[in-house]
Amino acid sequence: MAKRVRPIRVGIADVAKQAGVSLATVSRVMNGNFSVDPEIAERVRAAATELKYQPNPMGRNLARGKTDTIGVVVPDLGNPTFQGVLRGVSRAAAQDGYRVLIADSSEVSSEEAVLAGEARRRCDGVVLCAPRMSAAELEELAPSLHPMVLVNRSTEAPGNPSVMVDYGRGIQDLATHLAGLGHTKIAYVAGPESSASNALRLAGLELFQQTHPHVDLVILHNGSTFEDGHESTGDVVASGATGILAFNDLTAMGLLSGLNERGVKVPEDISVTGFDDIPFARFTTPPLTTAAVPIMDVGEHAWQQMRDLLNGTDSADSLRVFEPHIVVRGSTGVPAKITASTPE
Amino acid sequence: MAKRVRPIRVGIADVAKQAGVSLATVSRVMNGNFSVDPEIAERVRAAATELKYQPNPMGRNLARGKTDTIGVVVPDLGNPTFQGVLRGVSRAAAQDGYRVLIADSSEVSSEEAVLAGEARRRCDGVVLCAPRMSAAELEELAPSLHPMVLVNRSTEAPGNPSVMVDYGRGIQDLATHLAGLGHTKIAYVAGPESSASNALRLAGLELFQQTHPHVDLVILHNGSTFEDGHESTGDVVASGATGILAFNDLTAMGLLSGLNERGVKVPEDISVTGFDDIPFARFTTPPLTTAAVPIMDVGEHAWQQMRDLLNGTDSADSLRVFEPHIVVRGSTGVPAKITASTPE
DNA sequence: AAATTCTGAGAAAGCGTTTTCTCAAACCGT
DNA sequence: ACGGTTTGAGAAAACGCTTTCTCAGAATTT
Repeated sequence: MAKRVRPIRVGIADVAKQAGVSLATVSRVMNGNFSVDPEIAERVRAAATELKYQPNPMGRNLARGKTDTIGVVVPDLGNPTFQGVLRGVSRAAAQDGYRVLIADSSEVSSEEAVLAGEARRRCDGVVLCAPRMSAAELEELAPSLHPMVLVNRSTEAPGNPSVMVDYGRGIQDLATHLAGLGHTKIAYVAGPESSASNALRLAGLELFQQTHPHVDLVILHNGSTFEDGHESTGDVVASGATGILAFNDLTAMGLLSGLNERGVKVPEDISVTGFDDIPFARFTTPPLTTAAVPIMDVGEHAWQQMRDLLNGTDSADSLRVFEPHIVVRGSTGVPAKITASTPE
Repeated sequence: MAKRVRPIRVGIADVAKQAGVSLATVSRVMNGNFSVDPEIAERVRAAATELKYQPNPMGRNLARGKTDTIGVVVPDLGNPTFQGVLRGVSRAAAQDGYRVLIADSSEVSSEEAVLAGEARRRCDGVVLCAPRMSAAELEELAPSLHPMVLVNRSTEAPGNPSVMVDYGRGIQDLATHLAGLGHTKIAYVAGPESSASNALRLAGLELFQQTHPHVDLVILHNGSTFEDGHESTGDVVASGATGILAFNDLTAMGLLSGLNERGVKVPEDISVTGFDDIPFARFTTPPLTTAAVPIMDVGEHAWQQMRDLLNGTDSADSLRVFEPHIVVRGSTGVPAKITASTPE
C-alpha cells in the first residue's frame, strides 16, 4: 500500500539524502557538533536551508528527554501579581531558549496538584506560584515535581528553591507609616485564609503590635479581589478604624470605591493602603499608598533558580526574599481626629 | 554494562510486565479502547495505579503526532487586552484538555514570525494575537502556520479563522457620543502605525466624519502605552479639541494623568474616552468613558475556532466580529463652550 | 614501513508511546 | 462437524530525532 499522504514534511532523512550523508551527520551539524568536516557541514546546511528543514521538536524531545519548556502554574491569570511573575518568568526564560506553558488553577486548590503534575510531565520543570494547597499537600507533592521552584511558598525538603516577597516587612512598614501619621486604630482587611502571603502579613502585624502596643489593631476577614474589597466597606466603616491596611491593591481599590459611594472621604476620614503596587495603583482616586513589590524581578529570579536547577548549577541561595518598599501617595494622611484637635 | 541509573520512572513496559500482558494491551486500556477483555483491562488498570504509572507525554506526542497544546503569541504580556485573550483561550482550552504555550514577542514584530513558527512546531496549532507584522508577511507566513487562528487580524487565504473586534464601530459610537454632547472639535490620539486595530479605528472615524461633516476631527499620532498617552498631553491641549478619543484605556489613563498635572479639568474642560474597558477603567478619576470589549469572550471564541480546526469540524463562521458597546462614565461631558453659553 | 592513535562519518540502538499487522482461538450458520 | 467470521491480544513497525558504537582511512609514532 502507498504510504499515507506525506504532509510535505521534510525530515532529517530528506536532508541527509539531499546532502548525501547519513542521518547522524545531519543531526551533528544541526546541533553544532564540531566533529564534522567543515565542507560536509556546509553541504548539510545548504541542503537544510534549501529544503527549509526544521527539526521536529517531538522527536527531539523524546530523544533528548527534555522539552526546553517549563510550566508555570498560577491560581488566577486575572490577578495582576501572577500576570507579573508570568511575564517575568516568560521573558527571562525566553532569553535562554526556554518556553513556558501556563496552567491556571482558577483558584481551585484541588486542581493544583493535578495541573502541576501534568505540567511537570510535559515540561522540564515547574514553577508553582503561590499555591493554595496546604503545607502537607505541598510537602507530599514536592518530590514528584522536582525540579520545581516556588513563588511565595516554601517547603521543608531542600532542593526546591523559593523566591518570596517579604510581606511581613511590607505590612509592618505600611502600619508604621499609618501610626506615624497619628492613626491609633488600624484595621487589616485580611486576604484568603489559604493564602500564605496573608499569613506572612498577619505575622508582620503581630510584630508591629509588639512595637506599637498603643495602637488598636483589628483584623477583618475578607478576600483578595476587587469585589471582596468592595464588600468589606461596611465592616471597615463599622470598625471605627481610621487607618486601613487592605490585603492588596485590588481589595484596596474595591474599598476605595465602596467608601466613595458612602461619601467617606479618603484620606480625610479614612486612610487606605494597598499592597503590590500594581500598574494601576497610581491612578486611583486618591492615588494609592502601597508597598511596591518588584514582581517582574520575582519572576525573573524564579527562572534563574529554575535554570540553575536544570543545569545542575548549584545556585547560591535557595531562598531569595524580595523586599517591598512602601510608596506613599494620596490615600493616606493624618487622621481626622488629629486634624480636628489642631484647629487653625 | 549496567543500564544507566533508572530514574525510577515507570514506563508502559513495567505495567505490561506487572499485569502479564503486552505493551499494546496496556496502551489500549490506557486509551479507553474497548476491544479488550474487561477482566484483563481491570488487571491492567490495577497494575497501573499500583505502579503509579503516568504515560510519558513525549512518547505519546511523537507517536500520535500531536501535543494537546496550542501556542498563543502576543505582542506584549503586560497589555491587559492580551492578558484577557490569553486568559480566555487558556481557560476554554483547558476545558477540552488542551494546554497553552505562550510566546511574548515584546512588540518586536520581526520576532513574531520566528516565535510563531516555533510555537507552531511545538504545538498542534497557533493563535496569533494582533500580530504587528505586515499584511504581506502575514500572508506569506499563514500557510506554514496552519492550523492558526487570528485575533484582530485576518488573511486572504481561507482556512484561517479570524476573531475580531469591531473597533471601527466602537470608535464611531464613541465619537458620536462626544458629538452628541456638543463637542465640535474632536481629536483622535492614534495608536501604533503597525496596529491593525488602529487602522480599523481610523476607518471608523472616516465614516463618522462623513455622517458628521460639521465636526472638526484631528488625528494626533501616538502609541499604545500609558506613557504614550501621558506624553500626548501637550499635543492634545495644543490641538484645541474638547473631545479626545484615546487609542485605548491605557493611553486614556496616561492622558488623564497628564491633563490632571496641567490643571485641565476632565470632563469640564476636556472630555476623554478610552477603549477596551479594562478592569481598571472604572477606577480612574474621573471614571473612564470607554467602549467595552468582551475580551475573555474573544479568547474563548478563538479557542473554539481552533478546536474546530483541530477536529476538522467545519466551523460555521470563519470570521467572527465582536461588537464593543460604549459605557459612559464620568470622563465625558458637555463641552465648556456650551455650558458657558447657557448661563443659569 | 609496520604499528598505533586519531578523526570523522555511517550503522544502529534507543527514547516511550501508538497503531497497524498477524494470527490463534472462540463463535457462527448451515 | 466444517469452512467462514469475529474477537482479542501479542509482535513489530512506525514516530523523528539523538547518541553510542564501530570501523575505515588518515595521521602519527617507532
